[in-house]
Amino acid sequence: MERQKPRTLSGFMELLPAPQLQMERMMEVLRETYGLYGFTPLDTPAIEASEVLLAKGGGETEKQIYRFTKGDADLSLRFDLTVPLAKYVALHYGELTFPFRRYQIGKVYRGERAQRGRFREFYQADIDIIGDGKLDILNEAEIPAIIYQTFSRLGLQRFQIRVNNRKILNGLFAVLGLSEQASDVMRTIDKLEKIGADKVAELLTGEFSVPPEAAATLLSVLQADASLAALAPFAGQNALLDQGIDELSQVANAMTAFGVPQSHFKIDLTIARGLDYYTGTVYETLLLEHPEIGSICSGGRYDNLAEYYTDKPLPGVGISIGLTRLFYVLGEQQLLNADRLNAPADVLILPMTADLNPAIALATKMRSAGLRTLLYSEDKKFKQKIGYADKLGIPYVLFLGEDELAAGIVACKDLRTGEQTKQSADETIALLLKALAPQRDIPVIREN
RNA sequence: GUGGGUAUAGCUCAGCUGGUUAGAGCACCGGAUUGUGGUUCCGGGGGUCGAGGGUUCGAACCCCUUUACCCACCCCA
Repeated sequence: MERQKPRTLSGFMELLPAPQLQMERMMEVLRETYGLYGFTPLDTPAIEASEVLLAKGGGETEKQIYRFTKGDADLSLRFDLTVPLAKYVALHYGELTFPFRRYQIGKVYRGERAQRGRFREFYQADIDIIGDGKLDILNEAEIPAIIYQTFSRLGLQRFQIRVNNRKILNGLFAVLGLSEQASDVMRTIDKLEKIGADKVAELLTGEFSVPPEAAATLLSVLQADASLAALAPFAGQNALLDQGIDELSQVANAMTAFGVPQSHFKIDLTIARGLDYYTGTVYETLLLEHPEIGSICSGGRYDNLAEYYTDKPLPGVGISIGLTRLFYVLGEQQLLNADRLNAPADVLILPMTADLNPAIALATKMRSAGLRTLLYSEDKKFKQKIGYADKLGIPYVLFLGEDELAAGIVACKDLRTGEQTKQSADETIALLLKALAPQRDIPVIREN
């Protein structure tokens, strides 16, 4: 028989059991937190008709999309969750209640070169709020609060949400006579933190024929410490700019009421975001200890979610967490908690008698009590039986042999301390529940 | 898509100017220790050296082709 070498495609993450459990816990925290803000879950197909996903046409997405045919059907794998959302909202417009708040955690696919922390299949965790015709600015202030809650609940502390408004940038571009190159300039200033002001100035004046004075003015305003104050001299020159300044001020004020501490957000005029559908507030979230990894959560306000599917104006605001990348980076930085929840069970029962029935009854009893229980039924040597618990990180082992059965007790060993107790099944269950309770509150992420 | 690099055991890697049966650590299996693991000691299994072709008396090593992977850029989560 010809055997194939087992392999996993580059850019596709495949985890071992313990890290997979951590990943699932992260997702649970996200679902819980999003639920607190009234978002409902949504799931859409991973595959869509190509004409739906490529309705917008052209650009990078078309080059990166996984596209194939099956019979006569021209199909594509979704490359984000926003386009499927647009389709969904347009399709079910009449049945949805607006503002529509949904969260979606799902895999997306991008056929680009994989790199460390850069995947071809990865999870995005998105939340969006879609309005019917209008959507109040307050929603744009609530989003950072959700970001703050989410990361806090995961156990992260040292992060910062950076906020800007595209109207300010576009307004400034207009004042400086750069409206024609707006998209290129936008993408270039977004690289400020990565490549520095000198390189950006070089690119602007070189590649995109921005006059040197305009580039200098732009950079000095964007990089000023007191952002809103630096914009003051431009007030009244451009309606869009004025509106942007007003919106950004409102958002910043309301964010505090929504519970985002000053320490965790910052107005930063250099946040631009590459995607061109953002029209107002934009967000980026950085790990303060690891700014080099870039944004772990980004998004913003857009005016027309579903313009390619319907003529209904559907403004919205949303963000996306790159879960796979976040998980990868946290693991690499050793910020993930290795606690007993990464074990598949709390207790392993080792029957020492030929008759397994008492052990089965005990397992059933423990599961009813809420203990994650494994029953070792394989006929192996003792060393291998207890080694099973050891390798899986299961903290407690229960021995059930002739002696214990005769005495009506169970022997319970704590593998971490080596201590062993001998008492009734009920007493043992109570003991374990008490011992394990505090660990349920340990967050996924452990900083420091 | 553009440019650069790497490919040897399950994993991380060593392997001298080409020279006999290709090594280490970790992991795995067994024993010391058949109702007490994780530590220690002893032993063991495991590799068509990414694939195909060429040069040579002889190739993991040199040459060609090819595939995969990694890094940077583009773009992005």
